Amino acid sequence: MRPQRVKTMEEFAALSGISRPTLSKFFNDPKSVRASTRARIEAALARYEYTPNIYAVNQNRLLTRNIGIVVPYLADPFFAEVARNLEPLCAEAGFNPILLSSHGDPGREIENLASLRSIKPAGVLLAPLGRRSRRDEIDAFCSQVPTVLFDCDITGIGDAFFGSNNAQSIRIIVDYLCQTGEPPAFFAMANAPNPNANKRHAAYEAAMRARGQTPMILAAEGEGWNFEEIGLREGGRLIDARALPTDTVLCSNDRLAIGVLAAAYERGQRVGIGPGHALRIAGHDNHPYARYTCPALTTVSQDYDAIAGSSLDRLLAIIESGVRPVVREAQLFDGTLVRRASA
Amino acid sequence: MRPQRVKTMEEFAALSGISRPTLSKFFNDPKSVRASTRARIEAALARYEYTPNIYAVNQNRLLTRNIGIVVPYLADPFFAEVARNLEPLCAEAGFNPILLSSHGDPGREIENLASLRSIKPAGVLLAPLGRRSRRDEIDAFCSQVPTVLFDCDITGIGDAFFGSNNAQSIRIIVDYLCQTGEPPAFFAMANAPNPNANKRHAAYEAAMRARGQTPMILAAEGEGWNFEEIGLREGGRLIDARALPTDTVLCSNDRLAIGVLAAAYERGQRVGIGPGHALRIAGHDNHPYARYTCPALTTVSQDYDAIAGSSLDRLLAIIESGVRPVVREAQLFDGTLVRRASA
DNA sequence: TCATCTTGTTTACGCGCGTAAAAAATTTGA
DNA sequence: TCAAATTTTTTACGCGCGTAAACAAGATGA
Repeated sequence: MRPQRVKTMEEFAALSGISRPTLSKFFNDPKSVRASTRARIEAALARYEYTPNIYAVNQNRLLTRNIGIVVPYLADPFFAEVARNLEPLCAEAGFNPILLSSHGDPGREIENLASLRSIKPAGVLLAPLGRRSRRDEIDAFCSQVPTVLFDCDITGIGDAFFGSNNAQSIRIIVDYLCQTGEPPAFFAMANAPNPNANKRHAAYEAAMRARGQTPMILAAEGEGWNFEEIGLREGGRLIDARALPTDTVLCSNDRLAIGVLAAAYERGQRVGIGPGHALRIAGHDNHPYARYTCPALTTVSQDYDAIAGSSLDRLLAIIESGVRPVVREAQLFDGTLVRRASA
Repeated sequence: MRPQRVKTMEEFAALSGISRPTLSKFFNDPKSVRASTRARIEAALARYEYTPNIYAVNQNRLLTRNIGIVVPYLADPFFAEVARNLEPLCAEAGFNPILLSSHGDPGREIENLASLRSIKPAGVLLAPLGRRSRRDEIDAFCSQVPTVLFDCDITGIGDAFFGSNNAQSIRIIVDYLCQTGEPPAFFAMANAPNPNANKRHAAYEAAMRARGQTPMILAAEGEGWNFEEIGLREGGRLIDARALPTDTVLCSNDRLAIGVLAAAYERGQRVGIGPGHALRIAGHDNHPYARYTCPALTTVSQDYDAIAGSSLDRLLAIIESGVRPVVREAQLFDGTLVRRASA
């Protein structure tokens, strides 16, 4: 037999023998009522099925228990993984996660923020599109609702930022590549939508110079978030033109590398380490599919548990305290080398 | 200068010179007021920034303008693509899409439905997990809110179902493979979480028999949604054991095929068509990454635009009409062969 | 032009819950 | 055991908007 459904708190108060204001306190924070009455309420809750009407609740509360999660591109399994980790953490903290994807479109990003604002979220975790993000509009949003940025920084915007330490992560893979073979050229989009690419570019040049090597940049034409396609086309173009200055290519991210791997394969270039191989290809991010490329992709793993977890912790702290931080915290997490067969 | 923010409809009524009930009508359906007054309201809307408080609105309306979209596994770019297509279509129809992923977990699926029910959605588009879905609980949900199933059918549940015609799609790729080389063996999980796998299994056997061939089944052990990993491990096992009865393997879906391709590559088996190749591997779905595997994956493309579009159309029709259909419509869409290098 | 029809206004109530204030009940501590 | 401290109950108002009813104003047509 299933418990009887109860619609209003008034009705539930009558059935449970607890006054409505006490019930209201309980549903806002169970620990705010005495243990004995809490037990009585929970007993009644077992007998009758009742959940407060969230619309009525949120109308009368200045801040809701909603947390917005905005990612730039959900078709990238990377961000799907982040969302998967973030959702249960939000729920444990008593908040309701709302996942939105900008699908690579700056207009969509602003729309997402607008629709979030209409539901008066307690806070927002935002992984911005990056270079094409409409800075002013995002800034206006952040001034209204507590927002923590992650993955991709927009200088000065948001209450905090958590991302990966591109300088460190690029350095370790450059070092690894240099120690095990020819120094790498750096393959990246000429106009990358994401500023991480620029940071990695700079990190690559610094890492090469630190080793006394001269940086070699391979700039890929193309727009948008179809990284695999860009890698395939531009990588193929470079191979065909014999424009590779070295046998080792470090790609700005794994999705580009997946495209370059495909281009090499289609041209009969054997990719990998050891004798008989024409090319080494490495990536960055440890994309969920990096293990399944042919050959498996050598890359740098971002510490996404730490990035997502810290972002949420920081946001929750801001929400709990009720005050926006005066200094904007920015924390970077180190990556770890993932050696596989491709380089 | 940015428009002045107005909080309540009352206030906006005073500022615009329009009565509040008329404004209420306008916001529920702009066409329900005379063109001249509509123009006056829109003019006022340009001067003052006002949007109705959605919590107050939804409290007083029996049905909201929310549409829930529940997918089984968002880390599969496939479903991310579906969501990307569905979201703007919902918005155009004046509804607010809410995307939830079950992340492969039946408990999560039920939780998603529960959290949807608490926001009183006008309707729900549900791609169920499949075999592990908790049928009774989903059924209970469907009896309360209009629900259209897509991708994966649960017999008798929901107001309608739209999916792909596995019988047809498997037949065309079996025919293609038979005509261009050895007949294919069918590689699928022994305990697939998704019933589409079983339908494809049956379709494979039928297609083979129709050609006078005896079906060859390769059953992969493994649980969960880590299809690539299962394909890699089990595909590798089969190759190592020389247990392939033919040089052609048709995988139940592209993600399995991606794993099998990696297994073949790591064992030095050349996959593809033409002389010098040891193996042909084909998939099913036309996964976003199928173009970038090595070699590029021959597969069957599902007509996902049609499936997603029809599902939404049907749901909107049910919502508009206000009546649940008496007969459960189930429509299947044909797939198209995508010839690439792998088979 | 006047009667008729459509649309907007005025007035008023209710939705389900947060929350404040005062009174009542219960627990706590010495 | 009794006064003080804590918790619960009672009572009451407000949130912002949907919506119904009666009425007033404007549009329509012969």
